[in-house]
Amino acid sequence: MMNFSVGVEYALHCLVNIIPLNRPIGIKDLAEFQGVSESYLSKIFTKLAKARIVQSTPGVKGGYELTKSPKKITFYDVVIAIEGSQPIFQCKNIIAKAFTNEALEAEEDEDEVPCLINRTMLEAEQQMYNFLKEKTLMWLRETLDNELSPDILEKNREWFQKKLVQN
Amino acid sequence: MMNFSVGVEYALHCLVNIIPLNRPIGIKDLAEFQGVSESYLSKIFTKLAKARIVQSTPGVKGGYELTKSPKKITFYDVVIAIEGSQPIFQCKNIIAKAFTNEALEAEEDEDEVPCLINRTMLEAEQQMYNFLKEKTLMWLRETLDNELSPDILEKNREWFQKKLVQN
DNA sequence: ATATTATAGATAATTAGTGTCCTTAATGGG
DNA sequence: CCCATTAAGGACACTAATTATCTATAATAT
Ligand code: SF4
Ligand code: SF4
Repeated sequence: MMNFSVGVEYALHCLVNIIPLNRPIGIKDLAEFQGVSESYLSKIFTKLAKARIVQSTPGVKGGYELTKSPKKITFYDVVIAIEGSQPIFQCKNIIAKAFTNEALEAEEDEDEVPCLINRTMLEAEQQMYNFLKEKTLMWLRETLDNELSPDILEKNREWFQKKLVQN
Repeated sequence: MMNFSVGVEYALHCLVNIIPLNRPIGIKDLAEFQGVSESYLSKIFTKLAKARIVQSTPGVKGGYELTKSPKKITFYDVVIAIEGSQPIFQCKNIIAKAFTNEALEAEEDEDEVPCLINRTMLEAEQQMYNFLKEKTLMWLRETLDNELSPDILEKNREWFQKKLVQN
């Protein structure tokens, strides 16, 4: 059915809320916030850390914080961090049979430029990614700040402040 | 991992080869051509038929043929026919918790415009689809005719002619 | 009538996605 | 130094989606 994994959604939810905080925040709080499981969200954040989107500090008062300005983190970065970078179209290389119905092994060996069908799909994918590369976390944060009701934003802010103070 | 199903690949392989034929061709031949299973390919073609990309005639000398000019069939049409039209990002609606950490049930009821994260993902998806809408089967066929070696093209043509004659 | 071919449904096998649990390692505070 | 806390990683379980097979049925040309 071809869709992004829930991890992408979890990650974006968390990241956009991490922005205003200036201290590390732990998985426990982030999980509680969204009502999802700690253990699973933890896996997600390990991926984000490996992609250097967040930085982790273990131990008391530890947690996660952004490694760089949210202006420099794009939706694309997050998607790739979570989903990996395998292209959405993977040629099963039926071509040897499909377009020659025979050999062509010679050409198969050299891993040359992929066939037209493959290339077209990958280009299409790039269109999507180019768009996602333009959308930064900062943009998301700012646009939400404009779109959401002050009420909700305030409640939200309070919730995180309370959590940070508790630690 | 977010990728197109193999069905899309099977379908494109078949369709681009159906173009030059002016008679119905059966699943058996198309499956043999690609070296994939008849039963599975048959499911794929049922989907293509439902999407009115191909037309089927059962019985002796039956098979599939295009319903319309390959100029009017796009990669997008094929992808949607096979994969269905569910968007690639499906909000799990954690927002009630995520951005309000409370109620907001009122707003949940009205199925209004989706939130910014969701919208952004869907726009990105559209970028990909817009690209695929521009690529027609005819374009694929013609570009392949230019790119592939005359040798391969000829072998290819012969294979299908032989099959058609056998019926 | 018969052989051929598509359609549909049931079901199996395989793989990917989601989620839990437990152990280890790092860290700060007492 | 010891302890509570937190992230990281591995092993595993569960679920859902994908890919594939098989069988029965209906339509069709000869
Ligand atoms: S995608 Fe291209 S190379 Fe790959 S099997 Fe299909 S036609 Fe061949
Ligand atoms: S995608 Fe948007 S509406 Fe859906 S849960 Fe995430 S933030 Fe909420």
